[in-house]
Amino acid sequence: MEVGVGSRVTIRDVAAIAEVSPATVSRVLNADERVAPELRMRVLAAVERLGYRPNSQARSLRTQATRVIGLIISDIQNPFFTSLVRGVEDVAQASGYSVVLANSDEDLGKEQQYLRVAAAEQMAGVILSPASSSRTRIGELVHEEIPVVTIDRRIAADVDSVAVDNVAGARQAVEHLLKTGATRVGIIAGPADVSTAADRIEGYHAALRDAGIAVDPALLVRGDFRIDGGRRAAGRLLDLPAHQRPDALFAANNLMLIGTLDAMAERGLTAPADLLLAGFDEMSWAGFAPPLTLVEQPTYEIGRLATEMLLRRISGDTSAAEHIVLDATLKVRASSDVRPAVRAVSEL
Amino acid sequence: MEVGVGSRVTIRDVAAIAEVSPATVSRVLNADERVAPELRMRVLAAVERLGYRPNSQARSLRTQATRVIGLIISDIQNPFFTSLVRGVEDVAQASGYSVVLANSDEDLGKEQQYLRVAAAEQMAGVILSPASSSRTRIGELVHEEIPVVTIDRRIAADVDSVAVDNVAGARQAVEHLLKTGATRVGIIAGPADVSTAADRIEGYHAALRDAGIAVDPALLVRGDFRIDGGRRAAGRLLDLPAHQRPDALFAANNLMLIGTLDAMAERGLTAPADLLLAGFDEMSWAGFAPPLTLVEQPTYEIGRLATEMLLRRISGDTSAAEHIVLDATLKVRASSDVRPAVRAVSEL
DNA sequence: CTGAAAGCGCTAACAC
DNA sequence: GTGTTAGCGCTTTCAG
Repeated sequence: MEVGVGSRVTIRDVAAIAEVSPATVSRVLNADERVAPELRMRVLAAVERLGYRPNSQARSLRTQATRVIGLIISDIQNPFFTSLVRGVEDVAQASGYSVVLANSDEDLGKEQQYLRVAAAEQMAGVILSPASSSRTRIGELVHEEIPVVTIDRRIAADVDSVAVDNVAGARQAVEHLLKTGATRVGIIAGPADVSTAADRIEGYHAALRDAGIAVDPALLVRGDFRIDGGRRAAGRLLDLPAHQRPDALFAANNLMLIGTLDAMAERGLTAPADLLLAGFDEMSWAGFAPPLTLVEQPTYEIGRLATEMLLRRISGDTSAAEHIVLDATLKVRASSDVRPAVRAVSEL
Repeated sequence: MEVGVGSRVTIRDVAAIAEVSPATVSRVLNADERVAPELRMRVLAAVERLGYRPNSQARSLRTQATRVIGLIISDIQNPFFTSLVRGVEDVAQASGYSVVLANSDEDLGKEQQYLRVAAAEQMAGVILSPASSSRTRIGELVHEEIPVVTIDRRIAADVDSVAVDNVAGARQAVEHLLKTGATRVGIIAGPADVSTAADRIEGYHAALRDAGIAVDPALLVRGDFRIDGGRRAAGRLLDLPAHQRPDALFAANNLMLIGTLDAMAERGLTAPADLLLAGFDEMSWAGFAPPLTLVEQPTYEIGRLATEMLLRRISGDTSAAEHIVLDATLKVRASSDVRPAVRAVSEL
């Protein structure tokens, strides 16, 4: 590669060296078949010699199309999302798209700014885990005809989504806690206005209803899907007067489960001895904690499927919005593992 | 905002509605002072009415400048990096730049691809935590005159960097372990060819030397800065024959410290009872672990300073490359907290 | 099969 | 102050 100062190697320079027209260079670079092998060789040699890289803005301006996918996630500190990123990147790159990542930090303002950037940059498409189910605004993207797929969470608008069955997942977890002997299951729920939070509460309620247990509003506290919020929320449940106190806890996401473990540790409590415990999302990165009962999601798959769907939309698929729902599966581990019989006796 | 189909609202459309020339619209939008208030109003009204958004590719193509900063980090799963991202985003956004994030995953191939994208997209600048100190290639960026600042790690090339004093940090930690009574300190080191790994080993050696302790090569094992690698590396140290076994462990980053805790748990060992333990990087997200002695870094500051330096370069500062070195501070906590006297006696 | 010419949307000289 | 004009680098008709 030529070592020069400044780039400014344009398609004209290549054309001049190869002694062809810019159009021919363009054809070679865009895999246009009908170019004589002879000329093709000359062009490729010139490209190599000059270290030529097509200017992607000029190309986009001309073709009215970019090869960039925006991925806007709501909390980059959450391993659930970072794991999902890989699924998106793999599929995108295989199709020649690059992925730019943005972190809305559960903040509607930041989210809107990134959506605006995506529109201004004319990105090919956007994958979004919306900060709010009712207040996230994708109008600008729709206006620019940029396809959008939401992941993990859904929004009111009529767009494709890929997520797990959160209701069923939460329901399984709570059913399991009840079956293991819990009678008062507390839930550390997510923020209002986020679909996954609402769905997991619904699953929690369904499990209680099926077991014929009345819902006690005091046993539901909301966190913000972060560690600190989870700690505070769990603290409130653990500090309830003795007769109200839960004998099992269900944390509605991974970070709040960590907060819950913190809150328990502060009070000298451990699972399952003092309290049964279950959570949501994978947590292999916290393997040194007591083995945790979790509702696990196929994160890579979510990213993969969302990207495949987005690419279909980018290619012009205008069929009705699809909502892909995957299974979340309960993995029972030590944090909720008490022999039912033993527990049942002690409850009598 | 006008709800139309497809964007395609151009500066000419705005100009037509406002009954001015495209140049005047451009002036208004770029805060050029010398535009009559009257016309300015008409333009703004037209912009509003049409929901006009300037096409950033066209603008970039014309001005030969983008307002996008690339941030390429080596492991998005590591909270150390995600925390740093915030420092970058805050400063960048305050100056009207947007940040695109990419994850090289410690993989030279991926890293190179993202560097290529940054060059092709003519990004304004790039902040990079290089996957390798000797094999990361920033030639394309240099060629395009795109400024680069490395964070956390350094590379052979002559570019700005922002990092902590890793030698001093590791040295403090190991000195502390020795002072607390350890006589055989093992280190779970990072991968070869990463500057932070080398520096932390150097600090480890310096501390041993100062204490008059001979280096035992068997006590140094390398991991990959990830959880699993840390677990395996720590396992090898813990499974050493009794007379060789370490009585203290220093993990050279946060994820490998988690792996170390795992490996200890698997063998029924706890800190500080069975082994003194210290690590590197903040780990508040693992607060439910035993309180850990850590060398902590000012992550937000690193991101902030790196971005400020990059913005200076973007503005044309061509002075010699700077290497900003911040302090890393040792926070002693329970994982290494044994009264020296007691320990010393038992060692006699 | 190849080249000439036009134009994507924008901004910056240059006139007026 | 404002408009006209040219052109950033690329692709894509349209001729030949």
